[in-house]
Amino acid sequence: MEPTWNNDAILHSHSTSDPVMSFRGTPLVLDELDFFAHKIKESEDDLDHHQSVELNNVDTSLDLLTKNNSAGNRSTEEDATLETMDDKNEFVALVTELHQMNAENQRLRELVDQVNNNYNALRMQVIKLKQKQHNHGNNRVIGEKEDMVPRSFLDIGVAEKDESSQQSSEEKLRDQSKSIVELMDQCKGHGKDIAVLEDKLDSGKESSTKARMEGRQAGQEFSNKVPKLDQASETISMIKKARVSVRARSDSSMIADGCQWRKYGQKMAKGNPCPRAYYRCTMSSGCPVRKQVQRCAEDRSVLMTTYEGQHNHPLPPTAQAMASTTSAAASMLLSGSMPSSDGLINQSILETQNMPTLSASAPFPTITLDLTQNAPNSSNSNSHTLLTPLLPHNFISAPKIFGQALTLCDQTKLAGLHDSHSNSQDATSLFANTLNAATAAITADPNFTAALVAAITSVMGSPRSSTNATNNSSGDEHCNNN
DNA sequence: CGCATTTGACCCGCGC
DNA sequence: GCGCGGGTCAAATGCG
Repeated sequence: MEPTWNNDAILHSHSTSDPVMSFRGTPLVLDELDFFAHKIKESEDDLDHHQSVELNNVDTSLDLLTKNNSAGNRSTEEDATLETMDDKNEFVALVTELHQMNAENQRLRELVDQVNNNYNALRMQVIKLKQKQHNHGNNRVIGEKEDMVPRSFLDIGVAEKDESSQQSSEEKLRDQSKSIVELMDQCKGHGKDIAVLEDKLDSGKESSTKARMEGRQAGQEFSNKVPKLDQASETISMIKKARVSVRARSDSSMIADGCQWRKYGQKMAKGNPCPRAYYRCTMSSGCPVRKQVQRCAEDRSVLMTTYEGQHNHPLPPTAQAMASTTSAAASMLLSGSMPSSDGLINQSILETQNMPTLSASAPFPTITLDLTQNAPNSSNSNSHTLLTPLLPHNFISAPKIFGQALTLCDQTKLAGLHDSHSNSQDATSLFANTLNAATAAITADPNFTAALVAAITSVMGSPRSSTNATNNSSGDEHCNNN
């Protein structure tokens, strides 16, 4: 189904023309949450519709069974009649349970509707705030651009003191999105329960051929849904194994990500004269998160940082940004492995963009966030002002484009690609498919956009803001410059 | 002296 | 089975 995008000029003002608003992120959040909420509602309606259909089928089966059972009572074979009676009782119990599940589904749907209503109300508040800010802030645009100094994670969230109310609304929006995700999880569990019911129906004694066929037909449609739900669970578990690699130009030994790290090893990697440093998170004992830092062999100014694992402790807001990024990016990555009709996108875009992909030998799926190619003034701390406004747009198109590797590589190329796609119907369809792919990622983590922006900002930030990180030798200072 | 870093040793998986 | 390479461990070392 085609996604419904809000054509509100305000919401879309960020896309290319208003870097300030784009940088602030709110319209992006609105856009993506709009689409996100739409998809959630769509899925919920779909599930509800199917369950009603299936329930009707089961009811029909029950009627048939009752009729057959009545015929059986008139039979002279008493054993067969008793067996049929048992079957009927079991079947009635299952149908009753199915009715209960349907009622539960209705309840969940009402919750989703409620969340959507709250979301819409908050969205309107944010739009009003943005309008107000836009009207009063036109004279400040230049000044704000000048304010676009690199922000580390430490800066995120405190740099917009004059927009505290807007930020509060954003937080509310994200909370609402989290609620939706939680509801989706409930629905997922709900679907599994339905699958159990279907198994019971399927494995029960044969009572009536017709009733069995009807019931199985009903159950079959459930079982067709179940693999998708199970696949989502598998995706979640795989996310923990996925890695996110960030390529960024930096003179410092490490990028500032808000976490505390302790170096536990250093190795010379094959094919790279620069050593690879290994760090583990020390914000909590037993935190499994680790990262590797290594300079790129081809370009020593590029710092490769690879994150692995998920934190098992509360994170400061600044670190939360990167954590959300890695988590959601992993979700995005794994959503790309799900069967869909996007193969054409993968192929065509990879061909036209010549994007780097991972080697198949990678132990874990890895996403690469390449922030180096659109930083013409890498030594200039303001270089991200060009990069950032385009990011969320490309983020939305990114998930399935790269299959096993998400690469935010050349922002201008991607933006151009998007534009060219919009010129043809086929391309529009492809883009729509890509948006569908992005839904999975957004579902996994609705904070992704803001987190990504924060991450990029952090990566591009000045080294002096890396107060929390161990600013020691990450190996690059021992790098062989030959 | 306590903590973080360094660095060689060790472990493990993979390919041949 | 062996070698290689990536990743981790832990004793030694350095630093504040």
